[in-house]
Parts: sequence; structure tokens; C-alpha cells
Amino acid sequence: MKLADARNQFITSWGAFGTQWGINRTMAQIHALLLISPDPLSADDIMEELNISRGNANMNIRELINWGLVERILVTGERREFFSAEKDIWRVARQIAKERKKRELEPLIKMLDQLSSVEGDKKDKEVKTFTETMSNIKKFGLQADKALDMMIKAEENWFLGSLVKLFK
Amino acid sequence: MKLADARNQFITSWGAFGTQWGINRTMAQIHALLLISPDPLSADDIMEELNISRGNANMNIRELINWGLVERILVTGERREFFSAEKDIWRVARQIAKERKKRELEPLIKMLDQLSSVEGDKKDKEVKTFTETMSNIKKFGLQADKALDMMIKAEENWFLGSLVKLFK
DNA sequence: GATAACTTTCAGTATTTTTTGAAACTTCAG
DNA sequence: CTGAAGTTTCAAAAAATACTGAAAGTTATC
Repeated sequence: MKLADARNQFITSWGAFGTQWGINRTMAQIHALLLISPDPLSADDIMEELNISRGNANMNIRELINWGLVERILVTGERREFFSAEKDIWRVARQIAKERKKRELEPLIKMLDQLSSVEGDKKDKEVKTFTETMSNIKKFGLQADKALDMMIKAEENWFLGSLVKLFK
Repeated sequence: MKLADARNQFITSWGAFGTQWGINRTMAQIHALLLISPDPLSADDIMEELNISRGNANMNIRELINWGLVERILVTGERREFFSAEKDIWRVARQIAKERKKRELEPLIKMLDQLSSVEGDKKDKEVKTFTETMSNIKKFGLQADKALDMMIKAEENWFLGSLVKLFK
């Protein structure tokens, strides 16, 4: 397989994969492109490579920066900005875990907390099932939260060492 | 907070949460409704509670059954079918992990395998970055695969016991 | 085997999400 | 300052996704 074909297939697939996880196609594709680019790319490079408009490129690059997956690079003597992605996949995974935890898991837990304080007769089947479900999901959520904290704080070596051994 | 309000809020939020993870809103809402319902519900119950059409209800219930999260219940003496969700959140999580692994992670790993066999000069920076990225993502994917296997096979007790202790 | 009860399908429609592109804005060099 | 190079914004358009509802299909009962 030729490099050009392989690159295209990777970008396409990474985009499709992203959409299944609630990430928009273009954002995932830009990420893919930067992951396989040895040097930082300019907005124009990205627009050209992916056939997307300037606005689209700009918006999704900004979003990738917000997620902490891409950084702005200033090349001396160049007016334009360049962009480069974190290449270490464990760091990428940790960063995503960190953001999704903050954006999604923590608000969910907060909500479940409020909802478990529903008023009503505990002997009522409806009330009982509801509060039990809330408390079970919350318990699960708190454990997931803890596990993600471990992951986020873990050094790469710890992961590639002890955890990987554990999961063998 | 009244039960009715709490129920509505949970259903709404679970739906919103689902969309962030690539699950359609209605499917997540039906799941939420069944999670908090002590007894199995009929298609009509679901349609009425969520204000959705018969076709929509049918499609999403079927999908939940495909995911192994909901089962069809036949009540003796009743012509209609009823539906009930798995209430044990660990089982729910394991089931989702199992399905997403099969549907998404495994195909991804297969693809990365093919892509790492790109032809070209290993000293070419482009080729090198590409193959390295593929191999790193694949390595990560295989580890995630292993970890999910452990999770899927684990008994609940093992999880609530040793893993939870580990992540404390 | 006719009818009634219920379920499934899917073409058309509605909604949501994403993308475009041109105008507004910013920054820098001369 | 002024204008060229570059970036950001956002209303409108396009594309993707989800939903409806009526018709077709299925199954159980008499």
C-alpha cells in the first residue's frame, strides 16, 4: 500500500470512528492528519489536505486546542500559525479522559446526587426503584471517576508497567 | 423534588448524556425510562411516556435489545409484549463495553494492522511518522482490548473487590 | 379462514448538526 | 498611518440523522 493511500484511509477511518464517539468528523480528521504529520501544519495545509473551508478548519482546530490535543506553534520568521498534535497516544488518551470526565462525568454525578433526594414513600415501588437506580448509577459513576483520576495522574511508565502487567 | 419531576429530569439528562457518546437521544431515553420502571412496560407505555411515535419506539427498542440492554418479556395472559431493562449497572457497563469493543475497537485494530504495512523508505520522515503512529495506536488499542476483556469476563465481585481496591 | 390485536417497515418529513464563505477583525511591516 | 497577510466569526446553506404515521405484515383466537 502506498503512503498516500494509507494516509487517506487512516484519516477517513479516524473520522468515522470519531463520529461514533460523539466527535465531529472534521475534528477527528484534522486530528488524524496532524498525528501523522512529522512537522506542524498551517491552516492552509489542513484546508487543502482535507478539502474543507477556512471557517471549518479554524473552528475545529480551536476545538482541538481546547481539548488539549493540539498546540499552536509559532515558527520564527513566519507570519502564519502552525499546528501540531500530541503524538504520544497514552497522553492523548489521558487528556481525553480528563476532559470527558470534567465535561460529562462530573456533571452527571452532581445531577444524580440531586435526583436521589426525591421525596415520597420509600415503600412505594416506583420511588424505591427510582432512588435505587440513582444511587447505583452514582456509585458506578464515582468508581469510574476514581479510576479515571488514577489514569490521569498515572505516569506513563506506571501504566506501561504495572497496569499492563495486571491486565495480562 | 417530586418523583414525576425527578423522573423527567433523569430521562432528559440521560438522553442528553447519550447523545454526547454517539447514542441517539430517544434510545437513551427509553433506556432511562426502563431503568427506573419497576415493572416491564409495553410499547404503548413507552410511546405515551416519551411522546414518540410507534415506529420510533419500535426501532429504538429493537436496538436496545440488539445491544443486550433490554429484554422482551411475555406476560402470561397478555397478548402484547413488554420490555424490561437490565438494572445492574455493572452488567450494563460490561455489556456496552463488550458491544463497543466488538463493533468498534476490533475493526479499528484490524485496520491499523493493514495500514502499518505501508511501503516506502523507512528513512523518509513521512513514512516513519506514519508507521510509528499506526504502531503506537495499535499497541494502545491492543491494551485497551485486553483491559476490556478482563472487564467483560470479570465477575461483579471481582470488580467491586480487587479492582476497586486497586483504584483507591 | 376471518377477524382482531399487535408489531414492523420505510418513504417522506422534520430536526439537528456541520459546513461554507464572505465580512469583520487583528497584527505586523514599511 | 496604511495596506497586506493572516485569523475569526457567524448567518445561511447543505448534509446527516432521527422521527412520523400509515400501510403491510404477523400471530393468536374463535
